[in-house]
Amino acid sequence: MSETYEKEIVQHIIRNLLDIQLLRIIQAQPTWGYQIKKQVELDFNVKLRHGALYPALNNLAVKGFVESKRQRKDGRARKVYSITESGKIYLETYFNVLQGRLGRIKTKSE
Amino acid sequence: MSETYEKEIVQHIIRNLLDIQLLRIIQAQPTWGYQIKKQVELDFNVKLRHGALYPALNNLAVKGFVESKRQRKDGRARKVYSITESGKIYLETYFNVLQGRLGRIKTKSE
DNA sequence: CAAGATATGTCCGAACAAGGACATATTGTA
DNA sequence: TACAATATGTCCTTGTTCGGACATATCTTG
Repeated sequence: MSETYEKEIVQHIIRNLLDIQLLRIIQAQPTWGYQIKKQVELDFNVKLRHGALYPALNNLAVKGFVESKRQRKDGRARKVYSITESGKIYLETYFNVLQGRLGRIKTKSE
Repeated sequence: MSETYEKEIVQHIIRNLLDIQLLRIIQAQPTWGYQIKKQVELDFNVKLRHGALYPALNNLAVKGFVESKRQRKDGRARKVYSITESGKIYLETYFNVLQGRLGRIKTKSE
């Protein structure tokens, strides 16, 4: 039943929370753009444009939430991103705000 | 330290997840547009444009996630929204997807 | 050596959203 | 009775994002 909405919700998240999801993926382990694209498309069965992905990754780097270093592994030149301390704090705070504070909206009757 | 980001994060959520937050607020208890606006602005110290709020509420109604009835209470004519079953399921699924079901979403048949 | 996969990047027209103004009606208060 | 607050809605201009194309380079496989 809840599966009815899953595809739609994943799309909603990719569209509106791409930066947050990228942080989560990079927090799980250092990775690079192409890998993220393939992973997300396989796991969630949604298309992730590289034309949206790479600017979003660079944007996270500008904000200081991730840092990148160009690596050569398996005969491939990659730009590997890892999360920074700021990134960890931001991500943690984001989910705290999402789960806690906004979930406890008070009204007059309480 | 985490407070540094809270304002920015609340803004991010209001901008990108307004529909989801509206659902949460309405799920907590039936309420109306003006009330939501005042509440959010007071609790989170962010501006919530009514020009964005009312269309968003109507949009949720069109999707069948909330339903509204015009009421007259305290000498005021209000359009009171309450969440539907679909809305509850959608919201629950949304947070399930968001909270760590990464990699475990397969096909629609489960 | 050609084709496909890996890998990262920019660009542009169209579609969409944001911000603020315009609009209207009622109720409470000075 | 005027003004602020409550209450809900639309409109229009500007700004941002989207989707897809353009671009480039390396590596692998047939």
